[in-house]
Amino acid sequence: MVDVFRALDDETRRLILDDLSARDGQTLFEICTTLAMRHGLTLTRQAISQHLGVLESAGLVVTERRGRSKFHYFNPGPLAQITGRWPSSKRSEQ
Amino acid sequence: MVDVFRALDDETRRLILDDLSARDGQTLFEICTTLAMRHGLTLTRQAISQHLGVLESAGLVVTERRGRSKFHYFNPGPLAQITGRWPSSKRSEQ
DNA sequence: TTGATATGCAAGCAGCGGCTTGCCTACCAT
DNA sequence: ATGGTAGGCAAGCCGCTGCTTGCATATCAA
Repeated sequence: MVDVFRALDDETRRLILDDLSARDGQTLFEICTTLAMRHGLTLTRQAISQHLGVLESAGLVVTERRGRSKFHYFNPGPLAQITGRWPSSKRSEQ
Repeated sequence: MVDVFRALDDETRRLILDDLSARDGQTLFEICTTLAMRHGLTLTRQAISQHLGVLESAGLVVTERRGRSKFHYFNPGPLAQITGRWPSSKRSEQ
């Protein structure tokens, strides 16, 4: 079980959430190519896979397996742990 | 300059923000004793000082020096970088 | 079945981060 | 000036983390 705060403490993982937020339900290879295209990321497939594992363990990404493909969906729910911890931050947003 | 996400990726630093959120304008020694009392933290003064340095570098803590004392104030402003990055999280909060 | 596609597991390495230790500077009271 | 208080600087250690590499598993097409 990974902390939401730790999961977000990595620019690559945040970029993955960006990409999933823009186009949900991508597969691992799709995410790899998207990251390479849009941000010049030159990471291995395994690196991205491990990042996705962290995000999934933190509940920020939910997966669905069909055949030999695994689709990843962005789940913003756990982000409430951040905004809910320091109520004054909510005030400053509204 | 430290990232907001990295600054939050540490339970001690989050506890410091909790304490400052509860009672603002504390000094380093006050924060040390508060953490020790309320959470059983047995960290050195330097450790807390370094944590405060990270929080200040991330803009989450603002300081004011008077005499030989330095007062720390919680600034929730940078938290908007988190809630503002993935708009769907805002929706799920309201 | 054979080959190609899509993903998973595990070991190993390098770098960073948190913590301690030791010493130093600045301010205040007596 | 002296002693005590509040904080800062820097080096060093250790554990964790991100990344690679190599191999293995599972699914689909021909």
